[in-house]
Amino acid sequence: MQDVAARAGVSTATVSRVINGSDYVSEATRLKVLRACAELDYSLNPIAQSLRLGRTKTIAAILSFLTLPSIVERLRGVQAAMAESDCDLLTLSVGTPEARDAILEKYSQRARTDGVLIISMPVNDNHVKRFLNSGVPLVLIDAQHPELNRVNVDDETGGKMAAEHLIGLGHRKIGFISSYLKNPFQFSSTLARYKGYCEALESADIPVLRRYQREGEHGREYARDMALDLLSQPDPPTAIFASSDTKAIGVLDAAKELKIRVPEELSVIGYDNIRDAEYMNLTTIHQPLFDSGLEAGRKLLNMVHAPSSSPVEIILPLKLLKRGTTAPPGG
Amino acid sequence: MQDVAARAGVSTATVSRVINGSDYVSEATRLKVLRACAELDYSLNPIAQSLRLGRTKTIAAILSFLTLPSIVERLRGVQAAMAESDCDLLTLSVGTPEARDAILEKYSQRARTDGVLIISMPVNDNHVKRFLNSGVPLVLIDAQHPELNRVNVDDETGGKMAAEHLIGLGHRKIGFISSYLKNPFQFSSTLARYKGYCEALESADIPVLRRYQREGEHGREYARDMALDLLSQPDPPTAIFASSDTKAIGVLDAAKELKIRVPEELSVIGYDNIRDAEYMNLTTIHQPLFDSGLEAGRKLLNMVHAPSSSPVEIILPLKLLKRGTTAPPGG
DNA sequence: TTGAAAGCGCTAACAC
DNA sequence: GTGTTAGCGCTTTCAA
Repeated sequence: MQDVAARAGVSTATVSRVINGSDYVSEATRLKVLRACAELDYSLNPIAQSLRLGRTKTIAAILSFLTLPSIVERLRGVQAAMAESDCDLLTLSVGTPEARDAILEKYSQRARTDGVLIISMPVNDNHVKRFLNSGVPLVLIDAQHPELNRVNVDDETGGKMAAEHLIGLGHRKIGFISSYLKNPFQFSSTLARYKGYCEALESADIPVLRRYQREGEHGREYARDMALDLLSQPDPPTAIFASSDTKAIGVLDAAKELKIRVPEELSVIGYDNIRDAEYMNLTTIHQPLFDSGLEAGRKLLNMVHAPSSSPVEIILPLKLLKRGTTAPPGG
Repeated sequence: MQDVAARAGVSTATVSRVINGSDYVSEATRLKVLRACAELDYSLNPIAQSLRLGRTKTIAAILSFLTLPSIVERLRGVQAAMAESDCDLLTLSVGTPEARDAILEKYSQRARTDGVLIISMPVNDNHVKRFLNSGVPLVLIDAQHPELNRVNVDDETGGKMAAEHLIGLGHRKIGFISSYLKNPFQFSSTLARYKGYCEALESADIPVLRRYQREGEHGREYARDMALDLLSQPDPPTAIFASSDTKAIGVLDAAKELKIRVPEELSVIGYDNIRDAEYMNLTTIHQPLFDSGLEAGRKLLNMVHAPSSSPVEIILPLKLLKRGTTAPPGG
């Protein structure tokens, strides 16, 4: 910047003014400075600027695994929001609760980022306190906390919608397959979907049977194994609600293996509407994954520029997508 | 830091020394400082440190779309490499050639990142010159340039392997489906695979027929449409080599629609071995996507710490994965 | 073994 | 309109 100033025959202050388009600068000097910048191929040092301004122009997205299609899809929404601004996106993938704690501690520092987005990962009061103290804006996606801004869907209603769809078709033996209801990361959304499922059954006077439920690791193969187990018992369910599309696809695998026809002999409904769900012609609860990232990103950007008032929860709408894997029982 | 120094009754220089674990500091003052840090919940301002040191501890990954499973998988490898270091990962997704140029210009600045990774995106001499001038370490993944470090597979050999597999099974009418051989981003890998395909055919004295080839947008549906077109002509191919698994899955869709049995009436081979390929039981050319990110990330980290010598190309091995979608023609 | 002080590159108050 | 200057928070000579 010194060099540019010298070459243009002005002070660094003036160069700064020109570059930032601020203040009253005479057209003549403006051009001189611009020319000097071009000739020296100069551009601002963003680090120095950050130090001076106390703004990093960086947003951090903290998420558990880049392997989950739903998380990637949300992240894409976040990217889109960032593309609308001048902020860069730091992607932090944490595999263990310990790593999560370390990362959350690190990124609750004011100097590190302008704001943080937490995707599909529950936070505890300690984490929240750190952020509230440091004043780093934080938005949760697919997670709950009363003191924070968050964008979610109503998973309990979603679970209910799924189960009610099956009940409406005439099913009474309705299985439920999910990841662990109590896991180290405590995905609260799974639990909420389970509650909705129970509620729907109870409302229809259908007993909620443990033997129609399985929980386990996340993933298509695990879901397949659970479904195999579930369907091999005497008097098996005639319909299965899987708490994610990935799991629902695993259920379809199991049905294929057991030569059980879908939807004639078994109805399957998923949750999320990931890209593959359409191709598999899977009935599912669509949740706006991309939009959740987009909305959260925009909200966060707002907070960065204008510190927010009281925390709000943005609830995005769910939609039942009736496709080819559900039908009345017995064909 | 002032506060910590005051509280510990030392100078900021000493605090700095303690935190960085450097130099000779007496155990007594070390403990005093550490205690003061803990009491004040203090930690270094990374921005100030960056300004002083000229290192940002940030690596930028520049890629085209987060929608391609292959790119996400490579990115995961990069993440893994970063997790081994103290660097953060900036993920820059660029949708258009203009955005790419802007981003590449921006991130060839020394002050912005310690290094840059470009994933599945060709670079031209102008881009390269900028990086070479600024001295920002750069590693290419799935892209070519003689003056840069890069990690690749031998796509020409890969294309050849795929075609030879089909020829070996007895096929003579072998279709080829790909994204545009000349596209705005000029994915050179597609072209290389095509060359390998041609080579294999020529070696086997099979004429390379334009009418057995289709190119178009990337994506499962586009591939399906191309396959529909390809298979609807008189004397259609008995086997199709799709330049990516996503496209191969689109070909399977088309076959299903046309009630053409795979592999009995049509053999299909893909490329990449993305996660879905296994579930679809797709014969494919496995390329180490995750590892490409990991290796490139490590290489880049090395370069950051020790400026590299002459550029090298790391070639990762390809592997034919024979699964259920290929068989001799006519059943 | 520790402290004083310069300076990384920028911006914003204040002077002119 | 433009220049001077202080200072963002850190590290690192150099001196003690």
